[in-house]
Amino acid sequence: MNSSDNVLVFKALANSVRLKIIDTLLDGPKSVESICIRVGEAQSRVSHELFCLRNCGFVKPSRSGKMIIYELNKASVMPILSAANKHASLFCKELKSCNILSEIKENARSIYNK
Amino acid sequence: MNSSDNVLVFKALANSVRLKIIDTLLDGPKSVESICIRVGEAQSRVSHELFCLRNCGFVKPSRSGKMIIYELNKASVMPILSAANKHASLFCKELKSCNILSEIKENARSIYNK
DNA sequence: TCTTCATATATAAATATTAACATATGAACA
DNA sequence: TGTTCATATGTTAATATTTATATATGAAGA
Repeated sequence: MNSSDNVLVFKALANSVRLKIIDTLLDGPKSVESICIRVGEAQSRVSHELFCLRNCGFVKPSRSGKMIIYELNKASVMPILSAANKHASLFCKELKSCNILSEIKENARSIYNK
Repeated sequence: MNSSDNVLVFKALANSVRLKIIDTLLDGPKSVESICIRVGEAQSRVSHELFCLRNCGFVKPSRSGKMIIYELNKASVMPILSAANKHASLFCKELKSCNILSEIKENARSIYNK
């Protein structure tokens, strides 16, 4: 395990718009425009995030006429997503109450007895 | 798949200190102090990150004398880590040249032919 | 070859996260 | 019951990421 490479994988996935794009591509390759519509984000925003995703090996572009079609690297993405999803469904409540530091306000004492 | 929960999982893991802590706990539960030594970070920093990790369900604390022993939730963590690691080893080079937007400077044209 | 259309890039303000330092807490053991 | 020690919390500057707007690019089709 080389956690210094893994952290980049997780950073790439730690963004709701990028995850939405991935979700959208789960049911087949799509053009940038149709991704925009599905995801509800501006074209430049989607292109930005696709730039990141393709640099990280999560999607692969190919041209079709005037459009660029993005295809998901399912072989890599699906195992990561399903493992994360399993954890997320088990710890859904905890995750929401945490929000990773920034939104934590509540008292966190007595952590180790239940 | 509910990507809005998954993003929290990935955010929790998208940090090199937190991943180092997880790596350290892979070979067994440890006190905060011994985590600090292994990871090479200050105690308050490690406590901060442990706060996040336990809120997200990745580690579980228990008291042993004066110390708090943290144990990894291997059942959840290992599948996520190994799936990410597989991708990381396949796309190691790409990931490093990307660094998720901030450090990208090179020309990214002609993306779709090769 | 010119134009258009789909997509990519540049930029910077807004926002979130990291990281370092100072301090508080509270259970264990004397 | 007081003290100490291990750990947790508060705070803020530094840094990174997100997000929105404006603009450029370049291949396709006229």
